[in-house]
Amino acid sequence: MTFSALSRDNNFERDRGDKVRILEKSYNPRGIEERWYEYWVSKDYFKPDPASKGSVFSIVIPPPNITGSLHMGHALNAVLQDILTRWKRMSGYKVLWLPGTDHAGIATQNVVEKQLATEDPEFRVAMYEVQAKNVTEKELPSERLYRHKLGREAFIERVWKWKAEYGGKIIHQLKRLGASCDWSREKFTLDEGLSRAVREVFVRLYEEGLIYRDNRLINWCPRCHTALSDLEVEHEEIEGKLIYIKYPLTPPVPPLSKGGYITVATTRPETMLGDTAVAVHPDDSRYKDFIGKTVDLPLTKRKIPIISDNAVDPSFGTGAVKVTPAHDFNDEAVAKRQSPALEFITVIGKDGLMTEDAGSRYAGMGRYDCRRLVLKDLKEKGLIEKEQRYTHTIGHCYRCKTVIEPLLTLQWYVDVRPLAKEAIKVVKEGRIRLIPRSWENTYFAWMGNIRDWCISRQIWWGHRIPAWYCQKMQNAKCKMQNGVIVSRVIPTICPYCGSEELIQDEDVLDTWFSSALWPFSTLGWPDKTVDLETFYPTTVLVTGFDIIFFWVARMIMIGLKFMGDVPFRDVYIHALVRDIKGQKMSKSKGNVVDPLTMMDRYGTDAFRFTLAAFAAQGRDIKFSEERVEGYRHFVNKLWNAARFIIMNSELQAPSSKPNFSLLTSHFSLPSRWIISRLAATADDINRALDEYRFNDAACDIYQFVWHEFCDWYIEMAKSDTRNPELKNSVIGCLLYTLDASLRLLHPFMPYVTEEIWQKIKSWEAGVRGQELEIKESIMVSHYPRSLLRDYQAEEDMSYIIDAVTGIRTIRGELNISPSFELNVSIRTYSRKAEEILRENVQYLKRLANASEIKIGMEVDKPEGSATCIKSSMEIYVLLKGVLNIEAEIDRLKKVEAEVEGSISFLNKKLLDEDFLLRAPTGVVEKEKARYEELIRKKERIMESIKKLKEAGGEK
RNA sequence: GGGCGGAUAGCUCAGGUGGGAGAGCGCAGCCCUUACAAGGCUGAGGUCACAGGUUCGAUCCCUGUUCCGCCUACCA
Repeated sequence: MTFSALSRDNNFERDRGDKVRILEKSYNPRGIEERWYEYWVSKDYFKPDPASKGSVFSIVIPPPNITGSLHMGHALNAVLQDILTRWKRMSGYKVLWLPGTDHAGIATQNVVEKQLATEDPEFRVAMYEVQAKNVTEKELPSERLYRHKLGREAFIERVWKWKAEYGGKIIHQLKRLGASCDWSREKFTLDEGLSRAVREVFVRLYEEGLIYRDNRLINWCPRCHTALSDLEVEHEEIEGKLIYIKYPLTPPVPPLSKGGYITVATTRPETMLGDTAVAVHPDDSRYKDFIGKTVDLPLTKRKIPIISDNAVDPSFGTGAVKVTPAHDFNDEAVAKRQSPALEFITVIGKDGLMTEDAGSRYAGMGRYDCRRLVLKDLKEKGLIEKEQRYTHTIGHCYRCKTVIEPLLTLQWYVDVRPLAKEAIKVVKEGRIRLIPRSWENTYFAWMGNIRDWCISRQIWWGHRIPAWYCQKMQNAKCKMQNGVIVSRVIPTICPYCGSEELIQDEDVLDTWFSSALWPFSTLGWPDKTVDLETFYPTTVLVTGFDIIFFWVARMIMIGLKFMGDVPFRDVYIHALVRDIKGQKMSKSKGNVVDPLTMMDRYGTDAFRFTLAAFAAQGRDIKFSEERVEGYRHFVNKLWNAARFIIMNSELQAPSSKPNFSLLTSHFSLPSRWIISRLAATADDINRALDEYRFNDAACDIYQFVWHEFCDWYIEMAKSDTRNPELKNSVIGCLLYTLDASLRLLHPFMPYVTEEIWQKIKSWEAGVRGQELEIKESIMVSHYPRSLLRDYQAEEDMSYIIDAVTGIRTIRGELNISPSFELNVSIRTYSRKAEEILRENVQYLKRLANASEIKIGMEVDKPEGSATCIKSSMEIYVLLKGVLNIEAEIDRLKKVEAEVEGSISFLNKKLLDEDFLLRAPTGVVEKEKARYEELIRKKERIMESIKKLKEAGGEK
């Protein structure tokens, strides 16, 4: 790219003298961001060469769902990863940030089903009626119907089409954020390579007996029409009713009216139709005689036994529980403990409708309609004893929020306990670090009592389970033992009977199954690729805590099992982004802040910096737009600092070629100071990023750029640029510090830093008479690190800062206009201070707007002057005739009172023998020195007050 | 029921190993000083939730209490 491209945007212009100027007074990100991003990509900066030298730093992105649209969580996640990768890349590492997306089985299928539904005229009519006649949405035909109308193959094709059209949205949004991912390695969980990895893992786990199939209760979503794992169920507190139902004992025992019944309490009366027992505690004296008897289950013709089980809590309800093995996890366990085991009667089907087994009166009804009818029927028979308000938790589908129904079905499971054992070990041994560490407890707790993972889903979009069944099994012609062929490739004939009639399992795998392989499947596994060799294990995983169990835990288990090594060394767990009130952002609450809006409004850099500054460990982020605005000001400040430096540099004719070499220049004290402060800042930032303290790093650079570089150094440099002796070194130092600041800032604010950096490089080239063209890039320059401190300069500079702020304090507190030139006397406490101030008096004059400054250890307080006392000097501002003596005395008295307070505090401390005896000598010495200083300060103040009073008295 | 985290300036939050608490925004005063008014300078504002304990000394470590979040669990 050459200069002609640059001049098109409105921030830069080239004038006739071949010079580039920044014209705009404020930074306008429009146009700039896209342009640099394209440039970086075109230069392959995001793409590591596995063969190159350097230590490896690798991250795999938590793959966003293809249905996703960038939200705050993604933005935070991506920005933190980008800060790390850009920082490491600039620090000389071989960096891979591997991007990709997740096929998101249920979510994607739901989206496409909805789309299909709205395309169907019948559905539209129904929808219209819902809106026009205000009938409930439940009367809409199920969206699932439309997928079945289409058929499996056509539907899958349709989803791929949808993906091609909309699936790349979030990737574009990530690019907009500036994410420096290697797009040439982008992966999708349903890619052929990754699918092969999925089959390989499934087959191996099956062969080792860690994957098996079983018929038991699972969480079923009647809306999504699939099984869910325990994790995919969200528990929510609901205010419901606890209903007490009388179950009549089977005659000939006493009739109902004479107490011949047993009362059970339930929140789900409709499930009574599937009851196969009533359970009581074996030691419950109230029910001792009931055990072994039967009751006539109301509304049915069945007799069910009264049994005993230790799990029954005698203090809850009536102490007697109805047992519905096919619709309640507790009851399932009870049923299986009995011998013989209790019967399972499924009365609610896969659509949430009552089955034939519920009886002809109820069959085909919705479960909630049925609940109402059952209650009505029971009431009519006089079997409702009472109703009680009761809050309890109910499971909901995490995708569609429908109430979960426990259902007895045949599903595939992973026996995760053996894997979990290893996964616990690696964290205990520190081979994987969770950061912040407090998450380790949560991790251990969950891993410790982990339950088998249900991995089959009754949907179409996903990895088909690599299992086949011989058709002849069904007519018993095939003798295959467990009835299933699990294979890496599609089998053509049954190995047992030779039949070619094989059908594949209809189910697909849980989306999280393929996610669990992400750190190595994306690098080419099961092949032994160079990428896998180079980048596995990855260095760090950056993720939110909401998917620790879904994803992180499973990656650790599977990674260890198949790679024999951890998938990552560090797991940095960041917070959730909430709204300003601390509430979760959600569409229904209407409190969602859109990252794209933020970027449009304030620029990507300001937005990124805000996220980094907010990312304190262990605390949720309450996002505030005001903060973004604040950091936009910071971007602008940086922009203007650059503008000033370039404009000042241009004051010199290009032919004079300023000397930028730091080593050969004569240095002013402020120059030495700012370079030392830069070194300190670079150190702090590197250390903070090393420990994932993003907010500290952001804060450090902000503080340095604004308050040290701009407020002090640039202000002081203003006079130096006109001084022929200092001009070259000061301009060199300004440019050097700006350049280093840009590099320090680049991982946080990639765009504006590149824009300015390019501008400087072009300008420098122009000065040297070279063609103005785009230099390489700031993103492949070196990150500042291990620079030398100049402690002497920092100490010396403190005298100047003390003097200037002292004068300003007097000016400010006495409300003296900044334009009023002051006459100042400074009495220093040391020769050193005197010397430094004398040498640098021009800075004092400029920064404090003083025309005359008297400096020395022997300087006296002039009559009619205001006083400010610092630890190394006393400052007097002459205000003869102007000074309000009363006000000045008041001001000094206030200071004195403060000093007095500190003195008495320290006095008490220093009289305390225990303190003198037990505190470390260093601390005691420090306190003593402080005490003496305060005493001296107090004396000076009192002297000043005395003089003022004398002067006032003369009047 | 179990577990985790939070309570610091009017607001939002920082405060690696205990030694009289900081920032940003907001507020008040003075300023358009030729980079930036999206700016500069100055200032006000805090019994660090409450009660005990350890210590010479506690915002920080320990115990308890109160009020908020969150995660997790098969009491019908």
